[in-house]
Amino acid sequence: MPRDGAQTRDRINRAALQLFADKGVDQTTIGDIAKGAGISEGAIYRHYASKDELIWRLFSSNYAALAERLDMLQARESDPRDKLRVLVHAFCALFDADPEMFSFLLLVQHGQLSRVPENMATPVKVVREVMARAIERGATGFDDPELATAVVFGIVLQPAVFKVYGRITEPMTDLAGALTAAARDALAPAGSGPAGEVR
Amino acid sequence: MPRDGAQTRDRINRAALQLFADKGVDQTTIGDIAKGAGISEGAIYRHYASKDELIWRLFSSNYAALAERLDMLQARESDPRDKLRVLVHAFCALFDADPEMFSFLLLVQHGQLSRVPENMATPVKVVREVMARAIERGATGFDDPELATAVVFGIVLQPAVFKVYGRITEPMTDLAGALTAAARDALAPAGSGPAGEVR
Amino acid sequence: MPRDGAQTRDRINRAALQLFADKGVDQTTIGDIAKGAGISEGAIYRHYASKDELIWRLFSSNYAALAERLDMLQARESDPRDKLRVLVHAFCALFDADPEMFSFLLLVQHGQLSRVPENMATPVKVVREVMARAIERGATGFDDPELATAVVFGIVLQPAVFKVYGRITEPMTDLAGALTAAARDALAPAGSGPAGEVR
Amino acid sequence: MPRDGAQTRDRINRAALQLFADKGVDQTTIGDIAKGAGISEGAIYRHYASKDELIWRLFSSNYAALAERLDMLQARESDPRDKLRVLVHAFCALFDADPEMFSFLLLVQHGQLSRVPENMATPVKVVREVMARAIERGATGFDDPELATAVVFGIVLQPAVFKVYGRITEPMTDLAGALTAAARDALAPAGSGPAGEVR
DNA sequence: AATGAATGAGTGTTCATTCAT
DNA sequence: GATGAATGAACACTCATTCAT
Repeated sequence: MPRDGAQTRDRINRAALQLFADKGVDQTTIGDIAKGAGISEGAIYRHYASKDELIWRLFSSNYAALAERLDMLQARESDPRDKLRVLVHAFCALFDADPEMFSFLLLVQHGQLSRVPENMATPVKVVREVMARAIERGATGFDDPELATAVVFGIVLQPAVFKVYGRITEPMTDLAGALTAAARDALAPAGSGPAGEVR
Repeated sequence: MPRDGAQTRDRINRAALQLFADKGVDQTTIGDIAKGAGISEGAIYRHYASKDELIWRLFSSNYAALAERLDMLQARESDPRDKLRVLVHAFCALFDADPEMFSFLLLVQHGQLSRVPENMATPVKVVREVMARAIERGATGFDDPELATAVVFGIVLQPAVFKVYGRITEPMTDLAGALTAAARDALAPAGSGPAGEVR
Repeated sequence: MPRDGAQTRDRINRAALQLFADKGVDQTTIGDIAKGAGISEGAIYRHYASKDELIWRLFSSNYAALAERLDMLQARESDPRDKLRVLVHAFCALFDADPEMFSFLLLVQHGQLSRVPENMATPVKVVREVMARAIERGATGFDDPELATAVVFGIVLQPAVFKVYGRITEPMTDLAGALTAAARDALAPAGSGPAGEVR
Repeated sequence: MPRDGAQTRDRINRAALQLFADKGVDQTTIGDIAKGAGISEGAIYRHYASKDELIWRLFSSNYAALAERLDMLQARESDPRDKLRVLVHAFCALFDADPEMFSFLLLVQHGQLSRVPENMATPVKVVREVMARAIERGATGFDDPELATAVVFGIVLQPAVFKVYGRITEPMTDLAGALTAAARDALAPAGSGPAGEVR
């Protein structure tokens, strides 16, 4: 069990995360990260072979870990609606607990998504799977699980974007109920909406 | 080979738009744009004082123009639902007509939003205004126009993101009806949803 | 007799002179000169083959003209002291009449002095000739005409530099008498100074 | 090949000094300096944030140091004539010991004088102070210390210019006596000059 | 002659990466 | 393992000069 090494790596990761979330990946230099971690520039290369590898490892490990957490949560529920609820809540909780991680994994454009291998777990796949099941059960008016997934993601991510920009100030957790309801209604089967108001 | 000034500027704009949408602003060099426009690097500086100015002018003029177009469209309708419908359709139509412009204005992170002056028209403000009116009329269960705006934007933008990534292949226009319905239902007053299914 | 052409060339020359005196030769661009002259950049090349030629022609013609004027003035006098007096006065008068020309010819570093051909008249040569005659006549304690020339030039040019920097505000013409006296005394034969105070 | 930091900085400074004195500041590129120092262009930026900062630091530190040295020397003497003598000798000695430094500090136009802060010691201020005292004591015919300073500076600097151009070949130190005498006489009270010859 | 768009060789500067210490 | 000086390949930008109009 390496001690100092792992600790230094954590400092690098945390500094990188902050900077990536704040300024974006391209605008963050190795020097910025080194300064943030309180080490020298060269020392970073003891832990990562390149800036690219740092970004990828930081992204992929946490992205997969989030996916697994989400998958575990949804697996506990049987009703698609409950699955949706716990997923939305989990996203909101992550934002409040670690907004930099949330931003880096889900909001910041870093071009890492195209490198995700087929077999890697991702939050998108988890939600997509839940949507696919919901469609099978006729629990939603959508017939394309991709589109349903996009709608759910949009309903959660865009408020997060607004929070980052300061347009929304309440904690995401406080909005989780409203967003769950919005997602549920958005996915609701056609005709299940308010009668006479459908247009 | 001197050519028409306005024509060259158009070629620069188009090349920049393609590259910005494709690779992002930071990853696009002046050399890339010059090559894309078929001119030398130095020639760009006869049309724009800096890369930054190029980005800003390209963004702000088209962003404001889109906002005005959207505002004109919503003003024609009186029912909030109709306003919502035409807005969603307009976004979808823009994506299909000019996906690079859509991406550059609404999806790509370029840090220009923080430079938008108070008095400039923006798509977000147009939607927000519609949401504020809908809330006044009690036409939605949301009470925060910002959150309602975020939800609507999410419902439209995230499918666009999925299209960019190839997860969704149908034209956005074909999805406009479904997205309008999703947005309408997501915004619907609590209790107007499917009875007995609310959790 | 070209009319418009010569007039345009004058405008170029005057604009260049101002800019050269103000910002220096290197910091002045063809674009600056064009703007100052109210013409296009390309038009300058109708009158001068290159920026370098513009600098050289502007310098050499005026430098030689000044030399000839000075030479004419000194030739009118027979006493070295009178020659010195009229030369100093002429320098001072030039500064007051056309400080930009004075600066460009005598203060600004433009590297043109090394291009002066052997047979070209220059202000330095005129003064040097006067100094050589004064030495022949035993009218000065100096035995090297170069050094005497340097001293005279220094006594005139450095106050001009101070004027440019704003350290001295009086017109140079008002200082001409004092500078003439200073130069005369600086050149005076050793022992002709105040007795007992030589150290 | 990393070397000692301070040593590299010295090499940069020396190379820059040589080039600035030889070609001027504007005509010297970072590449020139790097080549002269035997390092890469990028390496310079570990020692100076910009070319401008390099110029300023190189100028201001040595300019102030020279001023302090001069001030120390003049303070040792009480007679204005002695003060003048040691100052002129010090300038001459600097030229012979380090002509590049002399040129860079006192002859080359680099536009740094306008950045000198009010409270910084400068050679001009030292001489000016000596001149002001001499005027107070009635030891000179000048009444404006600025003009007296200009005359002294001119008498020293212009011969240095002539040396740079090769018009004068003797060491400045060998000329120091003559220049001191010239400066002393130039400053002498009116009437203290050669009787009957004043015009 | 005049215009000004275009060129292309530079110029200062940045930064991921390497490497001697 | 750590440091930070050094590298070298970009990069944004400048500008004297050319040339189609």
